[in-house]
Amino acid sequence: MQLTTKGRYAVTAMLDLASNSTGKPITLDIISQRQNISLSYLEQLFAKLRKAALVKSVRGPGGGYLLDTAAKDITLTQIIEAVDENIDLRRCKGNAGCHNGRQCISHQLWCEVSDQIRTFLSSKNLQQVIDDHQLNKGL
Amino acid sequence: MQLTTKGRYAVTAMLDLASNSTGKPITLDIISQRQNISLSYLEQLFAKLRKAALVKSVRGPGGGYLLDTAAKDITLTQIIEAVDENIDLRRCKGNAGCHNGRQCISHQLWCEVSDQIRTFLSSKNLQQVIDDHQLNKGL
DNA sequence: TTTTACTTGACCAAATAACTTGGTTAAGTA
DNA sequence: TACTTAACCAAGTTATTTGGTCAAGTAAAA
Repeated sequence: MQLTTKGRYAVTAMLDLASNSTGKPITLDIISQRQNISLSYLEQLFAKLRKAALVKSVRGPGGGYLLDTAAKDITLTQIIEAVDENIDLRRCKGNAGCHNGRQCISHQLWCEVSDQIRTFLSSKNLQQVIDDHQLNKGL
Repeated sequence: MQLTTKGRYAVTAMLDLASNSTGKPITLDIISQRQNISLSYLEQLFAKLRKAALVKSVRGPGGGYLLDTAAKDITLTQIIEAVDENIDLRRCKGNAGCHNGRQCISHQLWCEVSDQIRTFLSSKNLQQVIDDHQLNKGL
């Protein structure tokens, strides 16, 4: 799993969908405007999210997308893996090659950070993120 | 002119080069590490910056890049246009199509913002940005 | 009531732009 | 002569945009 803008877009869009859920479908056009992500790109992301059975679609006027699973049952990792198919482990492909020792040490550091992120993401579900956000609003 | 990550990367790298300038060439490897931009991508950006005569290169050990013009004579616009060849005016290609009036109004807003940014960028040169930054450090 | 035109919004197939991978070449150093 | 450095280059892959088609509903004409 790798965390790129693509994965972040997907998580952002899913959070928008989940937190604005009222039983009625939500159009990608709306999400596009609210989250400032291009409509056609969202369409491609949602095609994959649909294949992964995380959302379902309704065509025609009044249509849009709905969660296909309860927000509490969708982890962030599931979303990211749905759009970022290559789940291969991170090899040392570093930003600037791997010539010298110092660099490799920093690479190892980044790998550890990645692991932390990975663990964090797989432990979080959509509902938790929304709830956390509501809490923060109160502060 | 469009402002994308590509242009921002180029400006960032040029700021790094200008603010660390000591007369000796600076390697892209160093800039890559300092600014966390991939080396090969930097190479492509600097190939364009070189063609635009904003930097010059020195090959071999001890080599790297140097400004080819004084920092005060390089505007941010010059840098962005050097790497982002298509300088066409922004047409209304909006994120989410342009079906309804409300959307178009917001598009116009963005166009105005873009204009502001454009004006700002063309009035700023590298040296000014560096000087401003030094001032801020004191605060 | 049925047909037609029209709109909405998902769905799809390219093309283009961004970024990476895997080299080669020039210029120094041991 | 062998080796290292760091620019330079050419592909490939991934991200994002452009430009459509197709299904489903709505309203007006027949």
